[in-house]
Formats: sequence, structure tokens, C-alpha cells
Amino acid sequence: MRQKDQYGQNTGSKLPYETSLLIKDKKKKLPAQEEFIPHLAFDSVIFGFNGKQLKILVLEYHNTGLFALPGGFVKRDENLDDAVQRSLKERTGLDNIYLEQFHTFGNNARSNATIMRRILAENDYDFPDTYWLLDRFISVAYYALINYDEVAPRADELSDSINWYAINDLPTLIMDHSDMVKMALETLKRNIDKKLIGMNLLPPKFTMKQLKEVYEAILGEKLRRTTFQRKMLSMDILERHEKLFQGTAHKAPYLYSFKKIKNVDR
Amino acid sequence: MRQKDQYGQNTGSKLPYETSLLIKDKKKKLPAQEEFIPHLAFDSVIFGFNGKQLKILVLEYHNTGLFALPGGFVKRDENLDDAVQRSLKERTGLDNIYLEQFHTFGNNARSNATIMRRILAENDYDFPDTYWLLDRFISVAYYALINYDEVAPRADELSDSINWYAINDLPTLIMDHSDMVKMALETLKRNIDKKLIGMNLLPPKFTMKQLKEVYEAILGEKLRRTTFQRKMLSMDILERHEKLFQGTAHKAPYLYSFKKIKNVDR
DNA sequence: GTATTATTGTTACAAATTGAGACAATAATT
DNA sequence: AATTATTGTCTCAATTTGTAACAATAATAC
Repeated sequence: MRQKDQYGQNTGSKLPYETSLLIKDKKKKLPAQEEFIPHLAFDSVIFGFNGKQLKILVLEYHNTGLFALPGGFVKRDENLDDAVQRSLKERTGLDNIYLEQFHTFGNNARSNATIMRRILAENDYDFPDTYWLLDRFISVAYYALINYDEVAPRADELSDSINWYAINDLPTLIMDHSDMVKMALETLKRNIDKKLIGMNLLPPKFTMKQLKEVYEAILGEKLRRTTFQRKMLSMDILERHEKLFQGTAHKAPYLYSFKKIKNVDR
Repeated sequence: MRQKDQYGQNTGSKLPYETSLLIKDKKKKLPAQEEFIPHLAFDSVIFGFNGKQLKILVLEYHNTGLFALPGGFVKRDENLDDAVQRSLKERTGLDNIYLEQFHTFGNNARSNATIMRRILAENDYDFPDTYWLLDRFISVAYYALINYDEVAPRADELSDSINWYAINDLPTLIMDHSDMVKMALETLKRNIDKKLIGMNLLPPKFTMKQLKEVYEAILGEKLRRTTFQRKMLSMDILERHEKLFQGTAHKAPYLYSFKKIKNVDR
């Protein structure tokens, strides 16, 4: 209903909502095409780390058994990056999420009106054959890194649920969304040292072991403890804090945080 | 029948060219909006290497003193990558150009109707205020690598000329095209070892010195001769051929080519 | 012919980085 | 006080990279 209000508001686009009159909505308003740039979508691979596994958020559409990445559309006067941030805020409640665009998927065959029709139909929407969501879409794909523990994901109107799935135990995703996940992960691996990935997947203070586990989950391989520690410390990006007493029968590890650095892209 | 939105744009693909009748063209037909996906463009940073410098192709629009990257639009039923290849063939005459998508530019402010109006006007086109090229565009940016010597670039209809410009001596480019060049070059640097860049910027057979000069032009720094040679040979990607006798008063260098490799992205 | 010149290809050794293990330190628990 | 399971650091080996030396030419100059 929050969404309904939103779709009812003027967005700054100077266009009257003529076409929306064509859509007889039974329950809720469908996205009106005048508000958005046609043929253009975005999808987000939202990564989180639960301490053991790398996971992503996946939507399940109502009554269909269809799984998909969360995505959305760009308003007529809205920056592309802002549109993605807006949608992420709707799904996660978080502001200022770490976001990286990694590819734009533009094959003609990627769009599938049949799937979209089924999703809309199962949601009891009534829509014309010319409804814009049935058209071909080019999708700009982003990956996001968020702190797993701080988030209570919220599904969108069309979806039953939004849930965390381990990266190596995903359901089959619609259209080319599996390719998106694959490419997102490859990009993440390539960027792991440049972009200080851990900064966004971990709480502010963390142990060296936790940081190593994030790296291992992303790279999909075990790392040598001593070499990893030496490398991280030599990079001069970590600040050491007090020890963490966990009540375990061994030496307590130090807590670290990432140094506040100015003017460096993370 | 497909529906139209407020811009008069058709959102489907198989439409007659109704709207083009609105455009009274004095000389040539302007691109008709029904043929292309609205609001979506692409731009290409086309790299070549002349033996000394890294260069890119830049268009100059007729009578305006405005310089821009070559670009184009995606047909309603055309794959994004194919559209870029098609446009590159038009500019360079080459098929199967090495192409890499690197970023999609989607800021609202990047579009500039004033500039586009001026370009169209200086070309003696007559067009309505609602002409689709004056709308906001999201642009997917690619870089291409081509063999400098094999190409005779051809300007498009709106442009006076298309010419090679050294990467560090470019004219001021319109809109965000300078950002595109900058990001293309950064991506090229990052990819230089992974993607065997030289394969596409050099003739089939080349000396180690030429290969080193390509690397130096891309990275913008001098490399150590012996280290470079050792690294390249150890990568096991080069095939050694006959010596090249240049008529110079010193030892003749070997010619090399890249090994034919299957199933590896270059 | 022979000496000269400007590279080129390779080797040798030093310096730096990384791999692999050893070992002492230390929070609980027994 | 002994035991246990890490953690932080150090040591030495293995590998990679930086740097320079050097022999091998393909022309040209004499």
C-alpha cells in the first residue's frame, strides 16, 4: 500500500496519465508506463554473508513457482543509479548501499512476454495485450553488498517472498537471471582486492578469521591463514581494536575495522 | 494495435513508419523513431595503435565544431551487441570487431537536447519539438580494438569527418563522452593481461618490441624490456616465426603471432 | 674483409614476494 | 596447574620479479 501511494503520486514527469486509464486493475495499480522509461529495466544481485556462506536475495512470484532477482524500472527524470538505490531501499530498508554496475543485458531473446503475462495473471491483474511490461526490455545489472544481519528483506507487490539463498544452492531463475548471478560473482572475485569488499559485507568490527571467511566464500577456495593475515596487515587498511573474548578456550582474537580512507573507491 | 505513449512513441516493434511523415526532411531521412528502441543509445570508444600512440576515432559534427564518439541506436528486434557491431561496420568497414561493453551511462543530466537540436539544425534538418532524439537517452558504452592500418573510417550522415586522435590529445567531446573515454581506458588497463589486447591492435605477425609498445601506450608507462619479454614468453601464448630483416644495422628480431586458442576469452 | 653500431635474445644474480610450517602466547575448561 | 584450541608472529624455503651483463647478429663504414 505504501507502493500504491507512491504510484499514485506525480513523479515530476510532465505527462498526463492517459494510458493508465486503459488498465483496469482489480486489486492494485500496475506500474504505469508514463512514469517510467520504456524498455529499460535493472536487476540487482544483492550479496550478504551470514558468517558461513555467501548468499543473495531472490524473489518468488506469487503462485507461479518462478524465482527472480529483485529489479525495477527507471523513472523518466531519475538517474539510473538512483533508481537502483531506490529499489534497494524498498527491498532492504537500507540507505546508501554499496552498489556496482557490472553489465547490461541487451539480447532481444532475453525478454519473455509469456513469463511476464503469467506473473501478472497469477497476481489477478487485468492488463491489455499491449501492456508495456510485456515489451522487450534491456536490463542494467548491478551487484550490491549489504550487512546480512541488519536487513529484514521485504517482498514487492508481485512476489510472495524474498529470501536469502546460498550462492551455490540457488533455485532456477527466470530468463537470464542465472547469467546475471554468474557474472556478478565473477566481477566480485575480480574486484575483491581493489574494492575492499569485506567493508560492506561485515559488521564494523570483525576478526581476521571472519574477514578470511568472507574472502573464501567469494573466491570459493580455502586460503592460508598466515599468508592471508600477513597480506591484509601489509595493505595498511585495517585498524586494530580491543580483543574479542568469546568465552572459548583459546587465545582471544583482535577485532579490526577498515580505516576511514578518503578519496579511494571502495 | 500497439499503444503509444505521450511522446508519440510506439512501444512495440512491428509498426509502419507513421511518425516519420511528421518529419519534413530537406536532404535526408532522419532516423525514424519507430525503428529503434527509444531512450536507448550506445557509444563506442574505438582504439587503434599506429605503432607509436594509442588513438581513438572521433566524429566531428557538420558546421558545429562539436566532437563526439561514434554511436547509434538499437533496432526494435536487434540484439544490443549486434547493433554495436552493425554501427562499427558502418564506420570502419570491418566485420567481427573485438568489442567489450564496459559501462552504461544513465544519469538524467547526461542528455542534452540543446546540443542535439544544434547538430540537427546545422545539418539543415527540420524536426518537430517532440522529435525522439531530443529525449533523454541512456547509453551503453563499448570499447573496440581494431587494426589501425586496415581501416578507412567513414563518417556518418550528421558528421563532417571521422578521424584518429591520440588518446592524450583529444578535442573536447560533447556531453559525457570524455568520461566514457576515460573509463574505457581504465578498463583496458585492467584487462590488458586477461584479454590479450595486443591480438586485436597489432597485425597478425609482430615483433616483441611492437607488442611492448602497445602495452606501454595503453598503460602509459615504460616497461623493462627483458622482464616484458620473459613474461610474455612464459605466458605460452605466442608462436615464434621467422626473423624480420628490416635493413637496420643490428640483429634482426623474431616475428611472433598469438597462438590460436580455443575456448578462452580474449 | 674487418671494425663499428644498435639492437635482440638469453642468462645470471639480487631483491622482493609468497608458501609452508614452527612456535610461543593465551582464554577458557578440566 | 595441566589441557585445549586457536591466534599472532617469525623463520626459512620456494617462487617470482628487478636489474644488469653479455653474447649474437644484421646492416653500414672503412
